[in-house]
Amino acid sequence: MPKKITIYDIAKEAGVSAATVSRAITGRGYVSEKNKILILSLVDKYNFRPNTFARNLKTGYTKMIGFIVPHIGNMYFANVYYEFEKWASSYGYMTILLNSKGDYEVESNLLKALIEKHVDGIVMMGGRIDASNLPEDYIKEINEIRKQIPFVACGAKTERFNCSGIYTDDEKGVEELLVYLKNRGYQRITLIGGGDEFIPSYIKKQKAISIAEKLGLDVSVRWLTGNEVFSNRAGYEGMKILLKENPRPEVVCGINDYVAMGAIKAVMEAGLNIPMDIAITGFDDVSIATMTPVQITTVSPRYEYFGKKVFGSLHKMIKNKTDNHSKMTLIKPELVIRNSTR
Amino acid sequence: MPKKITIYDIAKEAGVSAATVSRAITGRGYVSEKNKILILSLVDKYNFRPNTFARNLKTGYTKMIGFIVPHIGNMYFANVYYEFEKWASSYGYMTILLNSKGDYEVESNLLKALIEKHVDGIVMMGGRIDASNLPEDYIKEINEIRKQIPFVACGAKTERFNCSGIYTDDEKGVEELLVYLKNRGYQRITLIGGGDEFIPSYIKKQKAISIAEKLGLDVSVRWLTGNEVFSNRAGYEGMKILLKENPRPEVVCGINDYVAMGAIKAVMEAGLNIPMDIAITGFDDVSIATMTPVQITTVSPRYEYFGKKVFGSLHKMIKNKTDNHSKMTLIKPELVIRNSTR
DNA sequence: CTGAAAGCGCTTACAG
DNA sequence: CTGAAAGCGCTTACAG
Repeated sequence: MPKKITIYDIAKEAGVSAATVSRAITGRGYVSEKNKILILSLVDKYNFRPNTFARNLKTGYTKMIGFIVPHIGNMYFANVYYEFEKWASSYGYMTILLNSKGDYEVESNLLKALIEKHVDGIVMMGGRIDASNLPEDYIKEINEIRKQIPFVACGAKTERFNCSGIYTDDEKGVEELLVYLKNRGYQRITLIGGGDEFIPSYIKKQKAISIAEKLGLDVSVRWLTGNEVFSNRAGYEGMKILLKENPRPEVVCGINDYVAMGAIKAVMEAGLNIPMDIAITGFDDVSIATMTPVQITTVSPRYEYFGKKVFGSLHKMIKNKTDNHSKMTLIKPELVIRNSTR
Repeated sequence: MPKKITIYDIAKEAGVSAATVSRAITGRGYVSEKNKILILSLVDKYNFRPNTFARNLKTGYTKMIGFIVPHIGNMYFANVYYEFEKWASSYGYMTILLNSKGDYEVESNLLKALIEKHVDGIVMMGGRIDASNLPEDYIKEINEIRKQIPFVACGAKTERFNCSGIYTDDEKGVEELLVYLKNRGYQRITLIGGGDEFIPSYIKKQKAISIAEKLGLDVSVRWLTGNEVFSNRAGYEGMKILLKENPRPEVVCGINDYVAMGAIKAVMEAGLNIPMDIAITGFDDVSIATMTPVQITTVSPRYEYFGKKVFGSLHKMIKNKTDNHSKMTLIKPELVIRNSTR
């Protein structure tokens, strides 16, 4: 690899000082038209790009953001990331995407590494953000970090972190869904997937129960066990059990679209028709929801808006050099009606 | 936000020089046990993390890698990225994930921005890497960049870039698939999705035709038109047309699993049975391939191995400060048989 | 409009 | 084992 060219090489060839080259490139400060043209042509000739890190050492910004998700293979996270990155890029930020597998220890290590890289801000999803019973230490870690660096937690509404948060309004989502189901004449509804260990699941469950009472619906909740409670497989196995019950639920609401899709698989294998024999719904509006013969009625987090909000919130903190202490933004989700319900 | 703590703050409080602190932290060079303990305890107390950029300014490395994909919402890219990032992280690299939308101009801008950030290496997938008719300028850009910085292109086999490349051996994949189909007694096979503008599609098509001749199969290819030829919708629409033909193909091979899933949707809506009335196959072994009632027989790129190879290849170049001029690694894919074929 | 100089926060020979 | 000093590649008051 050839030696990397620096501002001094350009300065030398142009017969000016490094300061002048810097001014010409950044566009800040005065440079004679003649020199500017000369310098810029040299920049072009050598395809010179100033070293951002040297620059950042001066300015104090790295123009980098860290983004932690459990697994980018999960479409929910991929969708949020895509929308976020669009905005970040358009503002000149580059985003480091890290997979934590939802493991608290891994999260801690990634967090430390990001701080070392002096990223301008951090976004964190899943893992400890969504965990109901989180050891105090992991909460404290976040609360320490958010004092040092702009930090946005996103996913589930929670009060124990006093950092800025962007959350989907799961209560509104559940409410809209149940009201819709009631209007369609459904009575017996079962929620499957998830678990109380996960705040979003817990919130949905609580809300579903309270709404059910208000609307006079018969709602039950069947959390799944094991460590893959949000998976397709979990939905499949869970549904197989439900199908044996009598009376069967009229609607099965998967905690997300993967679970819903698993449920659909079980129903179809049993030779039943969706939505005629049984209706299925999901959450998250992930692309697979529309890819199969039966398309899933689901609750969309509105990725575009969500991603924009996440970036906007982080960016404001970066610019103002302040933290949005405990500022919580709830985003109203949107019910998307498709043909897995009648 | 509080002032960021530096090595000097630690040095001052410990009553030693910055050099000693640096030695204690990096573990390079001698430091008395007593000082080491003192310094490390201070590091702990203030949760001090040395600024990687200042460090990198000296060492010349940033320990960062740029990774460009068209869209991380596409599971194929998400899977490769996940496996890659796992290795990168374990070697202390952080990866910047950028979405190019497959747009050549966007790719150029991202490439420039990555060079500015002085990443240690770049991986690029999709977009121009896969394009059959690529304007000379875009080829040249890559060939210039790879001289300056370790660069790995991955996806489709191609010779026009003289950079290092990791590619799926699509020819082998197609061959295995067709041999399997023949052994199962299938005769009339149609490939749908993709287009000649995309090298992987083109390779698959050519190979399919030549193998067909050898095996005595009746293979036809129906590329789709429009700009979403790899989508679920494309597979759906394409299949609807095929279903009207007489005789119908016995097997329809989607160019990827999304297309295959779209085809499945069309077949089921027509009231036909898979695999009894018609068989469907895909490529890529994306998670949706197993999520639906009919699970797709597909060709897996072996993500784990693939991602490992991509990182390994890039890492070698970074370490040796050389470029693997035109080094091409083909990875043999793996046929995964499921129930969309009988 | 321009250049010399200081400084961003580290690391690393070098001398002791 | 330790510290003073130089240097990584920029930017930015400052003086002219």
